[in-house]
Amino acid sequence: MSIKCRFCPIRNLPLFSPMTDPELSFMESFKVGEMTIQPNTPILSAGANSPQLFTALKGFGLRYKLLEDGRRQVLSFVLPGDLIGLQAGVMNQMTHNVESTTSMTLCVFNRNELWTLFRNHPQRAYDLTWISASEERFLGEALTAIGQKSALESVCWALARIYRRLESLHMDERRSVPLPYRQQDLADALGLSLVHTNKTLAKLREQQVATWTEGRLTVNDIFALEDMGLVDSQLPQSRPLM
Amino acid sequence: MSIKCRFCPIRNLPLFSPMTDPELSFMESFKVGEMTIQPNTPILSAGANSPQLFTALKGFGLRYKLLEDGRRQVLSFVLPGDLIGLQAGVMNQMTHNVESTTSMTLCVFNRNELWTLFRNHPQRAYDLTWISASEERFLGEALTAIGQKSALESVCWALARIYRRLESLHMDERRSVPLPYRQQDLADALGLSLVHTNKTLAKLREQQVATWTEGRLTVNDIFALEDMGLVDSQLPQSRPLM
DNA sequence: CGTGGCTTTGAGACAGTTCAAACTTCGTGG
DNA sequence: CCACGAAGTTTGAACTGTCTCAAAGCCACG
Repeated sequence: MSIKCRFCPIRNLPLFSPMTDPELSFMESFKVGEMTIQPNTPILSAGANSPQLFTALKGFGLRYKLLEDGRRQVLSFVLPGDLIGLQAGVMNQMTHNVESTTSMTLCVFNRNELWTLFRNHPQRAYDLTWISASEERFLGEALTAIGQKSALESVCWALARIYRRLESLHMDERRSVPLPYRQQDLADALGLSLVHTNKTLAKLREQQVATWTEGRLTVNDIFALEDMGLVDSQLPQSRPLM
Repeated sequence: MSIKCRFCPIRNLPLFSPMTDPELSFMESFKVGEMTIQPNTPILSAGANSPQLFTALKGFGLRYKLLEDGRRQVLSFVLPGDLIGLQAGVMNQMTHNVESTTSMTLCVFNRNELWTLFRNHPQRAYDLTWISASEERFLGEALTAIGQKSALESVCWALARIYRRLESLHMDERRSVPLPYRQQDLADALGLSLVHTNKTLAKLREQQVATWTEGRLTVNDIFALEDMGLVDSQLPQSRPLM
Protein backbone atom coordinates (compact mmCIF):
# COMPACT_ATOMS: atom_id res chain seq x y z
CA MET A 1 0.00 0.00 0.00
CA SER A 2 1.38 3.35 -0.94
CA ILE A 3 2.01 6.17 1.45
CA LYS A 4 -0.52 9.00 1.71
CA CYS A 5 0.89 12.37 0.74
CA ARG A 6 0.32 13.68 4.23
CA PHE A 7 2.84 11.11 5.44
CA CYS A 8 5.25 11.69 2.59
CA PRO A 9 8.78 11.22 3.90
CA ILE A 10 10.18 14.26 2.16
CA ARG A 11 7.48 16.89 2.03
CA ASN A 12 8.15 18.10 5.55
CA LEU A 13 11.69 19.14 4.77
CA PRO A 14 12.02 22.89 5.21
CA LEU A 15 13.04 23.02 1.55
CA PHE A 16 9.51 22.31 0.35
CA SER A 17 6.78 24.89 0.63
CA PRO A 18 3.84 23.74 2.73
CA MET A 19 0.56 22.60 1.21
CA THR A 20 -2.93 23.43 2.37
CA ASP A 21 -5.28 20.65 3.40
CA PRO A 22 -7.37 20.80 0.23
CA GLU A 23 -4.20 20.65 -1.83
CA LEU A 24 -3.02 17.69 0.15
CA SER A 25 -6.24 15.77 -0.40
CA PHE A 26 -6.18 16.58 -4.07
CA MET A 27 -2.62 15.30 -4.31
CA GLU A 28 -3.73 12.09 -2.67
CA SER A 29 -6.31 11.57 -5.39
CA PHE A 30 -3.89 12.69 -8.09
CA LYS A 31 -1.43 10.09 -6.91
CA VAL A 32 -2.28 6.67 -8.25
CA GLY A 33 0.45 4.67 -6.62
CA GLU A 34 4.08 4.11 -5.93
CA MET A 35 6.68 2.35 -7.96
CA THR A 36 9.92 0.82 -6.85
CA ILE A 37 12.47 0.07 -9.51
CA GLN A 38 15.87 -1.53 -9.86
CA PRO A 39 19.05 0.34 -10.79
CA ASN A 40 19.46 1.15 -14.49
CA THR A 41 15.78 0.83 -15.29
CA PRO A 42 14.23 3.09 -17.94
CA ILE A 43 11.49 5.31 -16.53
CA LEU A 44 10.52 7.34 -19.58
CA SER A 45 11.81 7.08 -23.14
CA ALA A 46 12.25 9.65 -25.88
CA GLY A 47 9.42 9.53 -28.38
CA ALA A 48 7.03 7.91 -25.95
CA ASN A 49 3.84 9.54 -24.76
CA SER A 50 3.56 8.25 -21.24
CA PRO A 51 0.27 8.39 -19.37
CA GLN A 52 2.16 9.02 -16.17
CA LEU A 53 4.01 11.65 -14.23
CA PHE A 54 6.38 10.80 -11.41
CA THR A 55 8.02 12.37 -8.45
CA ALA A 56 11.24 10.81 -7.21
CA LEU A 57 10.93 9.96 -3.52
CA LYS A 58 14.10 8.00 -3.01
CA GLY A 59 17.15 7.11 -5.06
CA PHE A 60 19.09 8.64 -7.91
CA GLY A 61 18.51 8.83 -11.64
CA LEU A 62 19.56 10.51 -14.89
CA ARG A 63 17.88 12.52 -17.61
CA TYR A 64 19.67 12.32 -20.96
CA LYS A 65 19.43 12.61 -24.72
CA LEU A 66 21.04 10.22 -27.18
CA LEU A 67 22.34 10.91 -30.68
CA GLU A 68 22.00 8.20 -33.31
CA ASP A 69 25.66 7.30 -33.11
CA GLY A 70 25.52 6.75 -29.37
CA ARG A 71 26.85 10.04 -28.07
CA ARG A 72 24.96 10.91 -24.91
CA GLN A 73 24.19 14.24 -23.27
CA VAL A 74 23.17 14.02 -19.64
CA LEU A 75 20.68 16.84 -19.01
CA SER A 76 20.44 16.51 -15.26
CA PHE A 77 20.81 14.31 -12.26
CA VAL A 78 17.46 13.23 -10.84
CA LEU A 79 17.31 13.50 -7.05
CA PRO A 80 14.53 13.01 -4.51
CA GLY A 81 11.82 15.63 -4.88
CA ASP A 82 12.29 15.97 -8.63
CA LEU A 83 9.29 15.86 -10.92
CA ILE A 84 9.69 13.51 -13.90
CA GLY A 85 7.78 13.66 -17.13
CA LEU A 86 6.25 17.11 -17.09
CA GLN A 87 7.35 17.56 -20.67
CA ALA A 88 5.43 14.51 -21.84
CA GLY A 89 2.64 15.55 -19.49
CA VAL A 90 1.96 18.82 -21.24
CA MET A 91 3.50 18.33 -24.68
CA ASN A 92 2.57 14.67 -25.31
CA GLN A 93 6.09 13.93 -26.41
CA MET A 94 9.26 13.12 -24.55
CA THR A 95 12.44 14.27 -26.24
CA HIS A 96 14.79 12.76 -23.70
CA ASN A 97 15.12 9.63 -21.59
CA VAL A 98 14.95 9.19 -17.86
CA GLU A 99 16.35 6.19 -16.07
CA SER A 100 17.28 5.11 -12.58
CA THR A 101 20.89 4.87 -11.52
CA THR A 102 20.31 3.35 -8.10
CA SER A 103 17.11 1.64 -7.05
CA MET A 104 14.38 4.25 -6.74
CA THR A 105 10.98 4.81 -5.26
CA LEU A 106 8.69 6.97 -7.37
CA CYS A 107 5.35 8.52 -6.70
CA VAL A 108 3.06 7.92 -9.69
CA PHE A 109 0.50 10.47 -10.87
CA ASN A 110 -2.22 10.12 -13.44
CA ARG A 111 -1.68 12.48 -16.31
CA ASN A 112 -5.38 12.59 -17.12
CA GLU A 113 -5.93 14.37 -13.85
CA LEU A 114 -3.58 17.14 -14.89
CA TRP A 115 -6.50 19.00 -16.34
CA THR A 116 -8.36 18.78 -13.02
CA LEU A 117 -5.32 20.26 -11.40
CA PHE A 118 -5.32 23.24 -13.71
CA ARG A 119 -9.07 23.75 -13.37
CA ASN A 120 -9.46 23.33 -9.63
CA HIS A 121 -6.11 24.00 -8.06
CA PRO A 122 -4.60 27.16 -9.45
CA GLN A 123 -1.93 27.21 -6.78
CA ARG A 124 -0.77 23.75 -7.82
CA ALA A 125 -0.88 24.80 -11.47
CA TYR A 126 1.26 27.78 -10.59
CA ASP A 127 3.67 25.46 -8.79
CA LEU A 128 3.92 23.30 -11.88
CA THR A 129 4.86 26.33 -13.95
CA TRP A 130 7.32 27.33 -11.25
CA ILE A 131 8.97 23.93 -11.44
CA SER A 132 9.18 24.09 -15.19
CA ALA A 133 10.67 27.58 -15.11
CA SER A 134 13.14 26.40 -12.51
CA GLU A 135 14.21 23.53 -14.73
CA GLU A 136 14.68 26.01 -17.54
CA ARG A 137 16.81 28.22 -15.32
CA PHE A 138 19.00 25.25 -14.48
CA LEU A 139 19.50 24.25 -18.10
CA GLY A 140 20.50 27.82 -18.90
CA GLU A 141 23.17 27.57 -16.26
CA ALA A 142 24.33 24.22 -17.59
CA LEU A 143 24.51 25.67 -21.07
CA THR A 144 26.71 28.46 -19.76
CA ALA A 145 28.96 25.98 -18.02
CA ILE A 146 29.43 23.77 -21.06
CA GLY A 147 29.59 26.60 -23.54
CA GLN A 148 31.84 29.03 -21.72
CA LYS A 149 33.63 27.49 -18.78
CA SER A 150 36.86 25.52 -18.70
CA ALA A 151 36.76 21.87 -17.73
CA LEU A 152 37.89 22.68 -14.20
CA GLU A 153 35.30 25.42 -13.80
CA SER A 154 32.55 23.19 -15.14
CA VAL A 155 33.37 20.30 -12.86
CA CYS A 156 33.44 22.62 -9.84
CA TRP A 157 30.14 24.14 -10.88
CA ALA A 158 28.49 20.74 -11.21
CA LEU A 159 29.82 19.36 -7.94
CA ALA A 160 28.90 22.52 -6.04
CA ARG A 161 25.37 22.46 -7.45
CA ILE A 162 24.87 18.81 -6.56
CA TYR A 163 26.30 19.25 -3.11
CA ARG A 164 23.95 22.15 -2.39
CA ARG A 165 20.93 20.27 -3.67
CA LEU A 166 21.65 17.25 -1.50
CA GLU A 167 22.43 19.48 1.44
CA SER A 168 19.02 21.10 1.21
CA LEU A 169 17.54 17.59 1.17
CA HIS A 170 19.40 16.98 4.43
CA MET A 171 21.38 14.20 2.86
CA ASP A 172 24.71 15.66 3.93
CA GLU A 173 26.76 14.28 6.80
CA ARG A 174 29.94 15.97 7.83
CA ARG A 175 30.65 17.66 4.47
CA SER A 176 29.85 14.55 2.54
CA VAL A 177 26.90 13.53 0.38
CA PRO A 178 26.00 10.35 -1.52
CA LEU A 179 26.82 10.58 -5.23
CA PRO A 180 26.27 7.14 -6.76
CA TYR A 181 27.11 7.97 -10.36
CA ARG A 182 29.99 7.00 -12.62
CA GLN A 183 32.58 9.50 -13.82
CA GLN A 184 31.23 8.80 -17.29
CA ASP A 185 27.88 10.27 -16.23
CA LEU A 186 29.48 13.52 -15.11
CA ALA A 187 31.57 13.58 -18.27
CA ASP A 188 28.45 13.22 -20.41
CA ALA A 189 26.74 15.94 -18.40
CA LEU A 190 29.56 18.39 -19.03
CA GLY A 191 30.43 17.50 -22.59
CA LEU A 192 33.88 16.32 -21.52
CA SER A 193 35.70 13.08 -22.18
CA LEU A 194 35.91 10.50 -19.45
CA VAL A 195 39.68 10.76 -19.32
CA HIS A 196 39.73 14.50 -18.92
CA THR A 197 36.97 14.41 -16.33
CA ASN A 198 38.99 11.91 -14.36
CA LYS A 199 42.09 14.07 -14.48
CA THR A 200 40.12 17.13 -13.46
CA LEU A 201 38.66 15.30 -10.47
CA ALA A 202 42.18 14.21 -9.53
CA LYS A 203 43.23 17.85 -9.51
CA LEU A 204 40.42 18.78 -7.14
CA ARG A 205 41.43 15.93 -4.89
CA GLU A 206 45.07 17.05 -4.82
CA GLN A 207 44.05 20.61 -4.08
CA GLN A 208 41.96 19.31 -1.20
CA VAL A 209 38.83 21.00 -2.45
CA ALA A 210 36.61 18.00 -3.07
CA THR A 211 36.94 14.22 -3.22
CA TRP A 212 34.54 11.91 -5.00
CA THR A 213 35.13 8.22 -4.33
CA GLU A 214 33.07 5.13 -3.73
CA GLY A 215 29.79 6.87 -4.38
CA ARG A 216 30.33 9.72 -1.97
CA LEU A 217 31.33 13.30 -2.61
CA THR A 218 33.24 15.01 0.19
CA VAL A 219 33.58 18.75 -0.10
CA ASN A 220 36.25 20.28 2.08
CA ASP A 221 35.55 23.84 1.09
CA ILE A 222 32.19 24.47 -0.50
CA PHE A 223 32.89 28.18 -0.89
CA ALA A 224 36.13 27.53 -2.73
CA LEU A 225 34.30 25.01 -4.89
CA GLU A 226 31.57 27.53 -5.72
CA ASP A 227 34.13 30.21 -6.46
CA MET A 228 36.14 27.95 -8.73
CA GLY A 229 32.92 26.98 -10.51
CA LEU A 230 31.85 30.62 -10.97
CA VAL A 231 28.51 29.74 -9.41
CA ASP A 232 26.35 32.82 -9.72
CA SER A 233 22.90 32.37 -8.23
CA GLN A 234 21.79 30.69 -5.06
CA LEU A 235 19.40 27.77 -5.09
CA PRO A 236 15.94 28.82 -3.86
CA GLN A 237 15.54 28.30 -0.14
CA SER A 238 12.02 27.05 -0.70
CA ARG A 239 10.33 25.33 -3.61
CA PRO A 240 7.13 23.46 -4.40
CA LEU A 241 7.02 19.67 -4.30
CA MET A 242 4.68 17.74 -6.52
CA MET B 1 -3.01 53.33 -28.91
CA SER B 2 -2.06 49.71 -28.76
CA ILE B 3 -3.57 46.99 -30.86
CA LYS B 4 -6.31 44.81 -29.40
CA CYS B 5 -5.36 41.15 -29.18
CA ARG B 6 -8.14 40.25 -31.58
CA PHE B 7 -6.33 42.29 -34.22
CA CYS B 8 -2.90 41.00 -33.28
CA PRO B 9 -0.81 40.79 -36.45
CA ILE B 10 0.64 37.39 -35.63
CA ARG B 11 -1.97 35.44 -33.76
CA ASN B 12 -3.78 34.35 -36.92
CA LEU B 13 -0.78 32.52 -38.27
CA PRO B 14 -1.59 28.82 -38.56
CA LEU B 15 1.32 28.21 -36.19
CA PHE B 16 -0.58 29.58 -33.22
CA SER B 17 -3.45 27.70 -31.66
CA PRO B 18 -6.73 29.61 -31.72
CA MET B 19 -8.13 31.31 -28.65
CA THR B 20 -11.73 31.35 -27.46
CA ASP B 21 -13.56 34.64 -27.14
CA PRO B 22 -13.37 34.72 -23.33
CA GLU B 23 -9.65 34.01 -23.54
CA LEU B 24 -9.25 36.78 -26.04
CA SER B 25 -11.01 39.31 -23.86
CA PHE B 26 -9.00 38.25 -20.86
CA MET B 27 -5.80 38.70 -22.85
CA GLU B 28 -6.93 42.19 -23.77
CA SER B 29 -7.25 43.06 -20.10
CA PHE B 30 -4.02 41.25 -19.24
CA LYS B 31 -2.22 43.34 -21.82
CA VAL B 32 -1.36 46.76 -20.46
CA GLY B 33 0.25 48.22 -23.54
CA GLU B 34 2.81 48.05 -26.25
CA MET B 35 6.42 49.04 -26.26
CA THR B 36 8.65 49.90 -29.17
CA ILE B 37 12.36 49.87 -28.55
CA GLN B 38 15.56 50.66 -30.37
CA PRO B 39 18.18 48.10 -31.35
CA ASN B 40 20.50 46.95 -28.53
CA THR B 41 18.15 47.99 -25.76
CA PRO B 42 18.01 45.93 -22.55
CA ILE B 43 14.55 44.49 -21.94
CA LEU B 44 15.12 42.49 -18.76
CA SER B 45 18.27 42.19 -16.66
CA ALA B 46 19.66 39.39 -14.52
CA GLY B 47 18.94 39.94 -10.87
CA ALA B 48 15.99 42.21 -11.53
CA ASN B 49 12.45 41.40 -10.51
CA SER B 50 10.46 42.98 -13.27
CA PRO B 51 6.75 43.70 -12.85
CA GLN B 52 6.23 42.93 -16.51
CA LEU B 53 5.96 40.10 -18.97
CA PHE B 54 6.36 40.62 -22.69
CA THR B 55 5.56 38.95 -25.93
CA ALA B 56 7.69 39.86 -28.92
CA LEU B 57 5.49 41.02 -31.78
CA LYS B 58 8.09 42.26 -34.19
CA GLY B 59 11.87 42.33 -34.40
CA PHE B 60 14.73 40.21 -33.11
CA GLY B 61 16.42 39.88 -29.73
CA LEU B 62 18.74 37.78 -27.62
CA ARG B 63 18.57 35.99 -24.29
CA TYR B 64 21.97 35.56 -22.64
CA LYS B 65 23.91 35.04 -19.45
CA LEU B 66 27.14 36.83 -18.57
CA LEU B 67 30.06 35.63 -16.47
CA GLU B 68 31.93 38.14 -14.34
CA ASP B 69 34.88 38.22 -16.71
CA GLY B 70 32.69 39.05 -19.67
CA ARG B 71 32.23 35.67 -21.28
CA ARG B 72 28.72 35.47 -22.65
CA GLN B 73 26.44 32.51 -23.29
CA VAL B 74 23.57 33.22 -25.65
CA LEU B 75 20.65 31.07 -24.50
CA SER B 76 18.34 31.71 -27.41
CA PHE B 77 17.36 34.00 -30.21
CA VAL B 78 14.15 35.88 -29.47
CA LEU B 79 11.75 35.93 -32.41
CA PRO B 80 8.19 37.21 -32.87
CA GLY B 81 5.73 35.21 -30.81
CA ASP B 82 8.22 34.50 -28.03
CA LEU B 83 7.23 35.10 -24.43
CA ILE B 84 9.80 37.07 -22.43
CA GLY B 85 10.17 37.12 -18.67
CA LEU B 86 8.17 34.10 -17.58
CA GLN B 87 11.05 33.17 -15.29
CA ALA B 88 10.89 36.45 -13.43
CA GLY B 89 7.13 36.23 -13.64
CA VAL B 90 6.89 33.07 -11.59
CA MET B 91 10.21 32.96 -9.75
CA ASN B 92 10.66 36.66 -8.96
CA GLN B 93 14.20 36.54 -10.20
CA MET B 94 15.77 36.78 -13.60
CA THR B 95 18.99 34.85 -14.01
CA HIS B 96 19.67 35.99 -17.54
CA ASN B 97 19.39 39.11 -19.66
CA VAL B 98 17.17 39.85 -22.61
CA GLU B 99 17.88 42.60 -25.09
CA SER B 100 16.80 43.70 -28.52
CA THR B 101 19.06 43.24 -31.52
CA THR B 102 16.94 45.09 -34.04
CA SER B 103 14.20 47.54 -33.13
CA MET B 104 11.32 45.60 -31.61
CA THR B 105 7.66 45.90 -30.78
CA LEU B 106 6.64 44.15 -27.58
CA CYS B 107 3.30 43.41 -26.06
CA VAL B 108 3.39 44.28 -22.35
CA PHE B 109 1.53 42.26 -19.71
CA ASN B 110 0.98 43.01 -16.07
CA ARG B 111 2.57 40.38 -13.89
CA ASN B 112 0.13 41.03 -11.07
CA GLU B 113 -2.61 39.65 -13.26
CA LEU B 114 -0.77 36.36 -13.57
CA TRP B 115 -2.63 35.09 -10.57
CA THR B 116 -5.97 35.95 -12.18
CA LEU B 117 -4.85 33.98 -15.17
CA PHE B 118 -4.16 30.90 -13.07
CA ARG B 119 -7.41 31.25 -11.12
CA ASN B 120 -9.82 32.01 -13.95
CA HIS B 121 -8.24 30.74 -17.14
CA PRO B 122 -6.95 27.23 -16.65
CA GLN B 123 -6.44 26.79 -20.36
CA ARG B 124 -4.17 29.83 -20.46
CA ALA B 125 -2.34 28.58 -17.38
CA TYR B 126 -1.86 25.28 -19.13
CA ASP B 127 -0.52 27.13 -22.16
CA LEU B 128 1.96 28.96 -19.97
CA THR B 129 3.25 25.66 -18.63
CA TRP B 130 3.36 24.34 -22.16
CA ILE B 131 5.51 27.28 -23.23
CA SER B 132 7.84 26.80 -20.33
CA ALA B 133 8.18 23.08 -21.01
CA SER B 134 8.83 23.87 -24.64
CA GLU B 135 11.61 26.27 -23.68
CA GLU B 136 13.09 23.57 -21.52
CA ARG B 137 12.97 21.09 -24.38
CA PHE B 138 14.80 23.57 -26.57
CA LEU B 139 17.55 24.17 -24.01
CA GLY B 140 18.02 20.42 -23.70
CA GLU B 141 18.62 20.28 -27.42
CA ALA B 142 21.03 23.19 -27.27
CA LEU B 143 22.90 21.48 -24.45
CA THR B 144 23.23 18.38 -26.59
CA ALA B 145 24.52 20.43 -29.49
CA ILE B 146 27.15 22.26 -27.46
CA GLY B 147 28.11 19.29 -25.35
CA GLN B 148 28.25 16.55 -27.96
CA LYS B 149 28.28 17.89 -31.48
CA SER B 150 31.20 19.10 -33.58
CA ALA B 151 31.35 22.76 -34.59
CA LEU B 152 29.99 21.97 -38.04
CA GLU B 153 27.14 19.89 -36.65
CA SER B 154 26.27 22.57 -34.11
CA VAL B 155 26.21 25.38 -36.64
CA CYS B 156 23.98 23.33 -38.96
CA TRP B 157 21.68 22.49 -36.08
CA ALA B 158 21.34 26.13 -35.10
CA LEU B 159 20.77 27.43 -38.62
CA ALA B 160 18.25 24.71 -39.39
CA ARG B 161 16.33 25.42 -36.19
CA ILE B 162 16.23 29.14 -36.87
CA TYR B 163 15.23 28.66 -40.47
CA ARG B 164 12.34 26.40 -39.47
CA ARG B 165 11.14 28.80 -36.81
CA LEU B 166 11.09 31.74 -39.20
CA GLU B 167 9.49 29.62 -41.86
CA SER B 168 6.61 28.76 -39.56
CA LEU B 169 6.26 32.49 -38.91
CA HIS B 170 5.93 32.93 -42.68
CA MET B 171 9.02 35.08 -42.77
CA ASP B 172 10.67 33.02 -45.49
CA GLU B 173 10.88 34.12 -49.10
CA ARG B 174 12.41 31.84 -51.67
CA ARG B 175 14.54 29.82 -49.26
CA SER B 176 15.73 32.87 -47.45
CA VAL B 177 14.92 34.36 -44.04
CA PRO B 178 16.02 37.52 -42.20
CA LEU B 179 18.77 36.84 -39.66
CA PRO B 180 19.99 40.19 -38.36
CA TYR B 181 22.56 38.93 -35.86
CA ARG B 182 26.35 39.07 -35.79
CA GLN B 183 28.53 36.01 -36.17
CA GLN B 184 29.65 36.71 -32.63
CA ASP B 185 26.10 36.09 -31.42
CA LEU B 186 25.98 32.66 -33.03
CA ALA B 187 29.45 31.91 -31.69
CA ASP B 188 28.33 32.79 -28.16
CA ALA B 189 25.22 30.67 -28.60
CA LEU B 190 27.25 27.61 -29.57
CA GLY B 191 30.21 28.03 -27.25
CA LEU B 192 32.56 28.51 -30.21
CA SER B 193 35.09 31.23 -30.98
CA LEU B 194 34.21 33.89 -33.50
CA VAL B 195 37.02 32.82 -35.79
CA HIS B 196 36.01 29.20 -35.87
CA THR B 197 32.35 30.08 -36.36
CA ASN B 198 33.33 32.23 -39.30
CA LYS B 199 35.35 29.44 -40.89
CA THR B 200 32.54 26.96 -40.34
CA LEU B 201 30.06 29.28 -42.03
CA ALA B 202 32.49 29.64 -44.92
CA LYS B 203 32.50 25.85 -45.30
CA LEU B 204 28.71 25.76 -45.51
CA ARG B 205 28.81 28.47 -48.12
CA GLU B 206 31.38 26.61 -50.22
CA GLN B 207 29.36 23.41 -49.97
CA GLN B 208 26.33 25.35 -51.18
CA VAL B 209 24.24 24.28 -48.22
CA ALA B 210 23.54 27.64 -46.62
CA THR B 211 24.71 31.24 -46.96
CA TRP B 212 24.37 33.87 -44.28
CA THR B 213 25.27 37.41 -45.41
CA GLU B 214 24.00 40.90 -44.89
CA GLY B 215 21.43 39.89 -42.36
CA ARG B 216 19.81 37.15 -44.41
CA LEU B 217 20.18 33.40 -44.24
CA THR B 218 19.64 31.53 -47.48
CA VAL B 219 19.27 27.79 -47.20
CA ASN B 220 19.75 25.88 -50.42
CA ASP B 221 18.99 22.48 -48.96
CA ILE B 222 17.15 22.48 -45.66
CA PHE B 223 17.11 18.68 -45.49
CA ALA B 224 20.86 18.48 -45.95
CA LEU B 225 21.25 21.17 -43.30
CA GLU B 226 19.04 19.26 -40.86
CA ASP B 227 20.89 16.03 -41.55
CA MET B 228 24.27 17.63 -41.06
CA GLY B 229 23.01 19.14 -37.81
CA LEU B 230 21.64 15.81 -36.55
CA VAL B 231 18.31 17.50 -35.92
CA ASP B 232 16.14 14.94 -34.21
CA SER B 233 12.67 16.24 -33.43
CA GLN B 234 10.33 18.37 -35.46
CA LEU B 235 9.12 21.71 -34.22
CA PRO B 236 5.48 21.54 -33.11
CA GLN B 237 3.08 22.42 -35.92
CA SER B 238 0.95 24.35 -33.47
CA ARG B 239 1.71 26.19 -30.26
CA PRO B 240 0.08 28.64 -27.89
CA LEU B 241 0.77 32.36 -28.17
CA MET B 242 0.66 34.59 -25.14
C1' DC C 1 40.11 -16.90 -9.58
C1' DG C 2 38.47 -15.19 -13.84
C1' DT C 3 35.62 -11.72 -15.85
C1' DG C 4 33.24 -7.32 -16.38
C1' DG C 5 32.67 -2.67 -14.95
C1' DC C 6 34.90 1.27 -13.48
C1' DT C 7 38.96 4.27 -12.49
C1' DT C 8 43.55 5.80 -13.28
C1' DT C 9 47.69 7.04 -15.89
C1' DG C 10 50.62 8.06 -19.98
C1' DA C 11 51.32 9.90 -24.47
C1' DG C 12 50.43 11.41 -29.01
C1' DA C 13 46.88 13.81 -31.94
C1' DC C 14 43.74 17.38 -33.30
C1' DA C 15 39.61 20.40 -33.15
C1' DG C 16 39.04 24.60 -31.88
C1' DT C 17 41.36 28.83 -29.65
C1' DT C 18 44.09 32.93 -29.62
C1' DC C 19 46.65 36.43 -31.73
C1' DA C 20 47.23 39.52 -35.48
C1' DA C 21 46.15 42.00 -39.28
C1' DA C 22 43.76 43.13 -43.52
C1' DC C 23 39.44 44.16 -45.60
C1' DT C 24 34.66 45.94 -46.10
C1' DT C 25 30.91 48.86 -45.06
C1' DC C 26 28.93 52.69 -43.28
C1' DG C 27 28.07 56.86 -40.76
C1' DT C 28 30.14 61.33 -39.30
C1' DG C 29 32.33 65.60 -39.44
C1' DG C 30 35.51 68.80 -41.44
C1' DC D 1 33.43 64.87 -51.00
C1' DC D 2 36.92 62.91 -48.77
C1' DA D 3 39.21 61.37 -44.40
C1' DC D 4 38.40 58.98 -40.46
C1' DG D 5 36.89 55.74 -37.13
C1' DA D 6 33.88 52.17 -35.50
C1' DA D 7 31.86 47.74 -36.16
C1' DG D 8 31.81 43.58 -38.30
C1' DT D 9 33.87 39.89 -41.41
C1' DT D 10 37.57 37.32 -43.29
C1' DT D 11 42.11 35.10 -43.52
C1' DG D 12 46.58 33.19 -41.87
C1' DA D 13 49.33 30.96 -38.50
C1' DA D 14 50.83 29.38 -34.10
C1' DC D 15 49.21 27.41 -29.83
C1' DT D 16 46.73 24.56 -26.41
C1' DG D 17 42.95 22.39 -23.85
C1' DT D 18 40.84 18.56 -24.43
C1' DC D 19 40.34 14.14 -26.98
C1' DT D 20 41.57 9.55 -28.44
C1' DC D 21 44.09 5.54 -28.00
C1' DA D 22 46.14 2.22 -25.08
C1' DA D 23 47.03 -0.25 -21.16
C1' DA D 24 47.23 -1.17 -16.34
C1' DG D 25 44.98 -1.37 -11.84
C1' DC D 26 41.20 -2.15 -8.73
C1' DC D 27 37.23 -4.33 -6.99
C1' DA D 28 33.00 -6.97 -6.64
C1' DC D 29 30.74 -10.94 -7.99
C1' DG D 30 29.67 -15.46 -9.82
